[in-house]
Amino acid sequence: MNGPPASGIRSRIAAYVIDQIRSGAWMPGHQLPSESQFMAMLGASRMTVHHALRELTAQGWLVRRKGSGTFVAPAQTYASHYGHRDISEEIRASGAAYSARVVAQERTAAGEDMAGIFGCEAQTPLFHAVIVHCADGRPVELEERHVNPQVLPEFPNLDLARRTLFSCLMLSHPSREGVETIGVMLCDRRDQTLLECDSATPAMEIIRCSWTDEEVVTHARLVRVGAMAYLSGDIGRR
Amino acid sequence: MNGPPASGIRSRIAAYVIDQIRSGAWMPGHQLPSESQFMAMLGASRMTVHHALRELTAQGWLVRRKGSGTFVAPAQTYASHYGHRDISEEIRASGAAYSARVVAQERTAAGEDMAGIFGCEAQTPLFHAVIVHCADGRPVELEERHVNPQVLPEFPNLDLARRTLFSCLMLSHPSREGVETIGVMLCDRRDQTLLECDSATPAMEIIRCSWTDEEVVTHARLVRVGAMAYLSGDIGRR
DNA sequence: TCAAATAATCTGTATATACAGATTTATTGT
DNA sequence: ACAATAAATCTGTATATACAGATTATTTGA
Repeated sequence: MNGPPASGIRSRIAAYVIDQIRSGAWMPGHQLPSESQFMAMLGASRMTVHHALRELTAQGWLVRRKGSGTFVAPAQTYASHYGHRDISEEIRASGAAYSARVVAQERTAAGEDMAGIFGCEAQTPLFHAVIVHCADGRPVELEERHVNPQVLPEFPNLDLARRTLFSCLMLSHPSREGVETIGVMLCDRRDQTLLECDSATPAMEIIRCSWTDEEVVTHARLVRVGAMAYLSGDIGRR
Repeated sequence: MNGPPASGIRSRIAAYVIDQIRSGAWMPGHQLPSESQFMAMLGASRMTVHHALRELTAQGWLVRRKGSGTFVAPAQTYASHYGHRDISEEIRASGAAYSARVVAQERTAAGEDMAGIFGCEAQTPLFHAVIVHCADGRPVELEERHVNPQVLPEFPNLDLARRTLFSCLMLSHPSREGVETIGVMLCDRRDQTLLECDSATPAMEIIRCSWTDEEVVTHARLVRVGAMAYLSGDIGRR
């Protein structure tokens, strides 16, 4: 991950531990030698061992319990990581020309669903946008997004055909957490019209909600068809 | 992420730095105060500051350059994380009864496609399995998997109706990397038969290839329909 | 025998010192 | 003015000490 020059006691300890875990010799839950034992084994000071193990913990390899010991992190296993890229960049990267059609860009009142999601009362003002993203003029993604007005007050003045909401939100609120759900669906009449497809076209539906400090920033429903209806990522631990 | 009790200098430094980044006051590339400056600011020792910053670096918030300084990590790309769970557990967690139908469990010869994937020559022996996973008796996932014989020699003797290949491979090769692609599709005749669905059923196709130390362990094609045709994960940095 | 008190074990945190290695800045000499 | 040299700055690593907090094992007492 980083790139230890294989020199240095810390690196040696880390390499050793990771090796044991990778090889399967130390399974999840396995208790590692204590800091004192490592100290004796390697002739290093306890603090050196401590820092090495602490770093491995921060990286997700180990779990440490005060008073108890150090253990191989529980089977967590493997996870897929899908990086978020701006749809316009994604389309351009595929070699196609990007364009967008702004179907709606307005101030609305929160319905019951959005009130529940944003944690506000119904009828609270929200920004709402519906945008069709196209590759070489063909619709590939329908974006229906609600935005917390407090986090992006300039929303009404944005030129969403030139700059995606994704990038605007990335700039204004770079660090946030959220949840995402991916599903498959067949488009209803409205989606068919906007995406210029028929009822037999399988679509990928991505629902994404993100927040910072307990305040919901945005909720998006993305419907992808055709060349964009796939995601590619990598697998690894954590 | 962890859960600092807000006490302790390390936690205070971490909270402060993360706060600055989250608020946007410190944008990516911004240079932080030096360890000495932090030391003076907070009245803490350099090592304490050092360890705090080092931990934040391990967690991906900062980048440190020897001789130069500490900087906010560049372009924090956001990513979705989808944990891999055993399909049998997933089905049971949904409240349904799990069952599996083993359609094929055999030794085959690598075709050109699998030879390319496994990095071997065509006609090399490979293990091959086709399994239909059911929830309350209804097929929800079709698993077509190729396995490197060297990593799971006991393959022919496994009772795949009782234990999934996923869990077997997890046990024998717990740590590995790989790539994954998610797409949407309509089932062909064979898939329709096995999954007991029609041509209008939208399906989620997951293709997953994983390896350890340059040696490909397994290649899987998973087709999910119905209640299992969705994934749920979380969004965050890294 | 069983429960309570005690001791041992183990990690968490903070501090201090020393030196190494890389980078940047300032100085010096031509 | 310019280039080489030197100094200052900053992080990286390793070590040592001291004490706190949590858990586990042992001993003690009724």
